[in-house]
Formats: sequence, structure tokens, C-alpha cells
Amino acid sequence: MNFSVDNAVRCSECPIRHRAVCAKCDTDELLTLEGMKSYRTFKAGETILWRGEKLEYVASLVQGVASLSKTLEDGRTQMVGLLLASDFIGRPGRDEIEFDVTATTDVTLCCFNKEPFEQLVETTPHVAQRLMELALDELDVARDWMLLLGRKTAREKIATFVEMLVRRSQLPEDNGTASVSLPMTRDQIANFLGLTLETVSRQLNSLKKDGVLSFNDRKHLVVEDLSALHEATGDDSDGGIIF
Amino acid sequence: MNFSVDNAVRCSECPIRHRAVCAKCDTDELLTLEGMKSYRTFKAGETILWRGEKLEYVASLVQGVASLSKTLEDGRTQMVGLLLASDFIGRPGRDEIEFDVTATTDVTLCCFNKEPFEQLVETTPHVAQRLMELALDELDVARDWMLLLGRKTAREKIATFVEMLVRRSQLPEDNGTASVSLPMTRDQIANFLGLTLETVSRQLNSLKKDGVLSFNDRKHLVVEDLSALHEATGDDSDGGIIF
DNA sequence: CGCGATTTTGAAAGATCTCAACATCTGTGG
DNA sequence: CCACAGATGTTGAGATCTTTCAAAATCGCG
Repeated sequence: MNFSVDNAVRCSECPIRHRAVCAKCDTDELLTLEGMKSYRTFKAGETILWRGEKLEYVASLVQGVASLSKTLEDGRTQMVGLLLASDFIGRPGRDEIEFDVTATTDVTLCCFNKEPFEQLVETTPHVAQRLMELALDELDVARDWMLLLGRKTAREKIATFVEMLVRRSQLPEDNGTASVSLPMTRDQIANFLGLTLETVSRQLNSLKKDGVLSFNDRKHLVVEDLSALHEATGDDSDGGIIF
Repeated sequence: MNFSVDNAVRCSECPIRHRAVCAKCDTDELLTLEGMKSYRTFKAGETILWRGEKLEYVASLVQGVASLSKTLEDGRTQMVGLLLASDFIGRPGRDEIEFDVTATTDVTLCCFNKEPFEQLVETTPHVAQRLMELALDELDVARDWMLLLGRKTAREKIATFVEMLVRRSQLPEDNGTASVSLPMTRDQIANFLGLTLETVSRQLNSLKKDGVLSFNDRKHLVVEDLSALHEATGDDSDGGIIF
């Protein structure tokens, strides 16, 4: 078994209580969820679910980062989703998923047994309402991502990616600079952006040479000029959403 | 005004009654919907909604084909969604959309006033449940599309596109051939696939030269060898979903 | 029949990928 | 604490694919 079962935290104490699929649930519904849930953890790099695998549970991501990816016959792969805390895995009413789910960092899932969860979706409105919101949010992200994959240059892709990291880190940016940690390897970034890892490396170093970024460490970089970074994304002033 | 208001058909007679957002509604809910709906029609090529425009209604597509697209500052555009009969436009709880919606063919919408519709989503489960399913379906499509945009070659993109048309036309394919009508111009196909129109033209003619396709008419083509077409998509045996 | 829109075709430029070599980091064990 | 091995990242040169720019061909419609 590539997972371990922990003792479940009480829902009312849960860090993602107000953002996850349970966000709109009342006390009764929470109690029902409590009865069908269990925690599982995965180490960074482990596969959480394989494409086509029979699903026995659906889950909320409690902690860590996971990625969804698809692979062509000859091995080319494309990341098609990035799951953060409170994101949802699986879909009620379908038995398997169309992509692999991999732990990017160490991951904790709050898993719900599939049948009782689906019952809850059918019989009460709050879970479906929240699931709808989550799906629509993911759809917005997916559409920005499609624009990036279909039309942006390598440099624009990298700039957009870094800008997304900045936005997500939500650290107070002072004088137009920001520092962020890179949670992925060059190879993972390449699969995220539809590039090769060499191109990722080159464009990152090109942005460094141009004074937009700086970095020594591989896992940590500093945006020296946020507005130059935004210029490089190709987006118009307000910009996209991606995460 | 770029639309006209028709008399609404009764919901119970509606051709998309069992697939649209109202699919799970009971008679009472249908009656409520009936009270907030009106039909609008758009001619092929007209813009239905602009990005950022304030939404006054959400809608189901009753007839025709519409496309969602995003544009970069310098004018590069990428189609990010294709709406067919029973697909939904807009999202409860948000006032504007992040993309343009354009009528690809003549289009009929069944529009619901935004406030009362959102009320219905909040107070009853059936609409949200169906909206969740529709959003998750679109998400599956979007993810296959991302794989295509990020990793497929021009030839694979075209082959995948044609295969999608075949699958959608669901005409009885006999001896391994099929004939489909092309609903878009080369330029629209290019925006769909993240290519230039010249590349679309070249790849289409290359598949013709290789005996996979044949066509004289611009709007109509024949797949001479379905299995060769599938070979050319780059997908593995079972293939993706796109529509 | 003729005009504008759409499509095809060609040639050259440009971007990204591929392949290969080398550099650097990380963590392990001596 | 250092050396080493494997993983990760960088850099270079050439190949390849797609785009760009331009011109010619074809279609559809009045």
C-alpha cells in the first residue's frame, strides 16, 4: 500500500473547513461526512491515483500539492491540473478518472467513501453547490492555461508561471520585488507549460540575464521587477487568473 | 441590439429539456424557470457576450454552435470552449465572464434572469447538481484539449480535430470511412488548435495526400481510413473525450 | 462575370526541440 | 568532513517544425 491511514481530525477543526467541498455544509451534514471520511498521506513523488484506476473514494486535499497529468502513447506528458489545499479529487457519478494524480509534495487527503458521498450529493444541496463552484473555478483556471499552452511563447509561459507563483505566495511585495519558492523541478515545470526542460532552463536564465529575476538556489527565486515580469507575460493589464 | 427576443417554447416541449441545466428539475422547478426565461437568437458571427461585460442573464444553448475565446494583448487568440446544444453559458455568483462568446452558427439561447436563477441555485438542489455535472464534463474536455495544445504536433492536432468531428456526427460509419461537415473556417480551426491557418491548410492537405482524408468542397470532408486517422492522433487506443 | 473572402502554396525566418557534453547540487557512506 | 554517485540543471550546436510573409488560386455570392 502506498498510503497510510491517520486518525481523522474533527471537521470543525479542519484547516480547509471553509474552502473545501464541505464549505457550505451545516452541522448535520458535517456529521454525516465525519462518518465516511478517513485521512491518507502520500510522500512527494508518489502516485495517488492512476488513470483508469477504479475509484473507491473521492477526496479533498488537506495539505500539500498534487498534480494531474495526461500522457500520449509515446510518453509525452502534459500536466492538466495543479491541486492545492481544499481542492477536490474525483467526481461523483463516475468510476474512474482520465488522468494520473501525483503528489508533488508530501500530501494529506481527506477521503470520503464513494457511495455514501454520492448519496449526500443526491439528497442535500450544499455539497453539490460547493462542488459546482469548485468545478467552475477549475474551469476558469483551465481556460487561462489553454490560452497559455496554445498561444504563448516560451518566455511568456515562464513569465506567466512565475507571476502565478508570486500571486499565490501572497507575500507582501514591497518595492516591486518579490521572492518565491519554486515547488517543482525544471522537468515538472516543463510538463506544466508544454515545453522541454532545456527550454525552461534557458528562458529562466534569459529572464535572469535581463534583470527580471535573480536566483542562486534552484528552488528559490527573486522577482526583481514585477512590472517587467508582467510585461513579459503577454497578458493585458488585469491579467489572467491561473491560481 | 444584436439579438432578438422570441416567444419562449414551453419547457416541457423543449428539445434540450433532458440534457440542459434543467435536466433534473421537477415540474415545480420547471415552472419557476419558465417564469424567468426568454429566448434570444444570434446570427452566425455575432458576438453573444464580450469579455468583462456585465452579465444580466445566464443561458442554455438551445440550438447552434457557439465558441468561447481568449485574446492576448497583441491579438493572438485561442478558442477555449465550444458550446453545443444544452451547454450552459455564465456562472451563478459571478458578474462577468473571462472570455468572449461568439456565435459560430446561428444560435438560439434560452436566457434566465440572473438574480432569480441564482436564487433557485441556492434554494433547490437540482439545478446546482446538474450544473456541477455540466462543469465537470467541460473540465474533462478542457483537459484533453490542454494535452492537445501543449504536446501534440500540428498533424496530430488536425487528426484529433477530425476524429472529434466524426465522433460527434455519430453517422453510421461503415467500412472504416466516414463523412463529416466542417463547421468552421480554416482560421477558426487554427484558433481552436493553437495553430496558424496556413498550417491547418497544409496539414489537412497532407492527410489528403496520404489518403487518410479526401475532400473537394471546403466545408465537407471524407475520412477514407478511420484507423489511419486514429493512428495520426497520437492518442492511445481508447483515446480522449473531446466532445 | 467579377469581387471579396477564403484557401492553397512557396520560400525563408524563427522558435523550440533534440542530442550531447558538462556543471552543480544533494545526500550517503566512508 | 570529504568524496562520490545519481539526480538535476545548464549550455551549445544543429535539426526540425511551425510561423511569417507573399503571391496565386479558388470559392461563393451578388
